Amino acid sequence: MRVRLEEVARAASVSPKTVSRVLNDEANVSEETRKRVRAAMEELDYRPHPSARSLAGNRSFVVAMLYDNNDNPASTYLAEIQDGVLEACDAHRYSMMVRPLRMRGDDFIRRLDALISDHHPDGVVLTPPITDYAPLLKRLRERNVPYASVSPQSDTSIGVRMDEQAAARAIVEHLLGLGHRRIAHVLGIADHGASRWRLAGYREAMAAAGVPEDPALVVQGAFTFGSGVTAARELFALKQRPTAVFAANDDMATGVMWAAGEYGLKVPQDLSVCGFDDTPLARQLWPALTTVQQPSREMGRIAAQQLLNLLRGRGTGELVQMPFSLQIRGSTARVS
Amino acid sequence: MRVRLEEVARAASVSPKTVSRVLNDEANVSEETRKRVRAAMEELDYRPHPSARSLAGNRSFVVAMLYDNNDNPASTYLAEIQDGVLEACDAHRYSMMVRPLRMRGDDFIRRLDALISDHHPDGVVLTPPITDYAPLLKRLRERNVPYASVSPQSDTSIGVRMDEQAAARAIVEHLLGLGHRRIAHVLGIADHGASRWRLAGYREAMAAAGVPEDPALVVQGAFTFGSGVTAARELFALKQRPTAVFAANDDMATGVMWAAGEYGLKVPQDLSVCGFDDTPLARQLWPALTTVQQPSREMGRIAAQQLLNLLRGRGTGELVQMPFSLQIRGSTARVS
DNA sequence: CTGAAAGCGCTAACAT
DNA sequence: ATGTTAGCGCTTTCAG
Repeated sequence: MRVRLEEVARAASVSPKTVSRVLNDEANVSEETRKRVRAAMEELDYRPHPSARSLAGNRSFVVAMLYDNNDNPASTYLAEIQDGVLEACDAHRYSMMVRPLRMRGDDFIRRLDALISDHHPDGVVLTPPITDYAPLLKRLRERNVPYASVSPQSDTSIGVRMDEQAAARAIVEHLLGLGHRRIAHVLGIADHGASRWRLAGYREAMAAAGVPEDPALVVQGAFTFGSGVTAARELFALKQRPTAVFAANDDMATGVMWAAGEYGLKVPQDLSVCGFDDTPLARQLWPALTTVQQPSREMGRIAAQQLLNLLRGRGTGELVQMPFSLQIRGSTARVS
Repeated sequence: MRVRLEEVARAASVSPKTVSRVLNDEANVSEETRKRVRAAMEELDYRPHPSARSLAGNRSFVVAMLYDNNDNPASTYLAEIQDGVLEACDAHRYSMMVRPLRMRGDDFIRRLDALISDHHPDGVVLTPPITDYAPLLKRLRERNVPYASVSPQSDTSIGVRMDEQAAARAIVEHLLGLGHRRIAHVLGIADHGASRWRLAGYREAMAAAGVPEDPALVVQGAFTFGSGVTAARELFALKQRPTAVFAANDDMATGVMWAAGEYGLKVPQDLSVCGFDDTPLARQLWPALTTVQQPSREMGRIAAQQLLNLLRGRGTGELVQMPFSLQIRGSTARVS
């Protein structure tokens, strides 16, 4: 019924071990033998049994994608990363497993240990914000589970990253170029790399343009739509309202636009708004949102690729830098 | 290093097979012995090795969630279902695997076979629209892979379903109750159960209210934002414009609202708009969207549960009916 | 470069 | 109700 390695060996007139060598791209097989074995595999439509491989070889061929299901970014962001990770795993015949993992809670280590013991991933891909959770990284190293990160704050991980600070700076420069000076910023959740980098880019651009920082124009948000609304109300209540708002992500920018409607402010005539991420939502708004495109799917793929390079003994993996690009749309205009 | 079943057996003074029986909740173990073995497992923090279990037992303890990654519904819908499926799998120590599977393409069966041979799922959860793809269902049955579906059209599957037709009827009745008579409907993709049921509910409500059907008011869409915009433009160009639009999902309803803005129509004063699904987007619009809440996460959980009941020999699984609820918000108002 | 033997950790089948 | 034996399909070790 099921074709086994042994039958491939018989068909190719070699020992089972040799077929195994070919299957795993190991050395010490002559090119000719390798070809013959490959042909036999093809011919018989041989599919190695993953459990047998795992058991004997002491590896699972499973990559787990870990995410914080409590205070995580938008679900579409994670869905895109997941798509990319899956694509990379498929390319090397690894399986992907998705695992939520709440950071808060004192049984964190226990839950992490259970995850590792129960599923034996050969490696894990970390997504923000758990990319920088020290107890997690420590435990993964202790248990010898390799990992790669999407947008880590530290330079010591392998994975992928975009220069978010430069991107934030560029988008604020876009606003400055339109004549805006009173530019507000809605912050993301504290400690998230995304929040830090985007604030840093904002400050950098403002400072470079010689605009003194007004603390009243930098307000707290939490990456959600609702927090954007709240933050915007705070800004609109100021004696000197901003003429432009740079929100740390698209969801909050959407909230700002809603609040603008409440206050009778027209976007972009009375207020320019921009976000960050370029979620599908950005194009659906009216006017469409000026934002920074973050290629999440690509980033997921690349992070997984770095991990797989490591797992497959193809080098040590690196921290790849992604380019960014501004999406200038209808929500920003020259100051009136 | 790793605790094995044998050590548990030694600690509990029983044979390995007895431990295995306890592990798998099999019969023929005295309650006393069972307790002693459970205590030993706990004590040693024993974790069965999944691959060993799979190999010996000829089952993988893996459930695959299949989705069409080509013309699928919104990613947030799938993400929520995935969450629910994962929750159910975790509860019974099964692993979940997510697998995209395009319907179109003549190598469909080959890809499905590869998926099964490569990953050996014990069962699969199907999500719309592949819940009703006959070649898929046929092949799964041939290969003896049990499945459960989220919102299948046929009554023969196990899984979960909402009475979408009744829900659609209810929301159209809400519009009728506000005095609307010229109510348009934007269709979803043909053949999708969601499109059929929502149209049927629309017709049912209109007929019951004695409003003759105007074919010009039923226009094609494709579940996307853009298709909603296009459909709405068509409707607004009519000599007799509708006073209300029921779009078959929230994304298209959003498109309708955008198009309304283009035409200078105010929602809800000049036009009432409602959708279906209650995606996060619905609450973020301004005005917020009147829609039908579909508890996707719950539905994913329940579908997976039915499958697991089957896999674990706990009955045969059934097709569970979910209740629906209308979310009346600012986008609908009395006709002026 | 290739092969033979042993065994990964568990469960099926058959005892008792 | 419990134990014994054999083996799932592959890889490891070690020998040539």
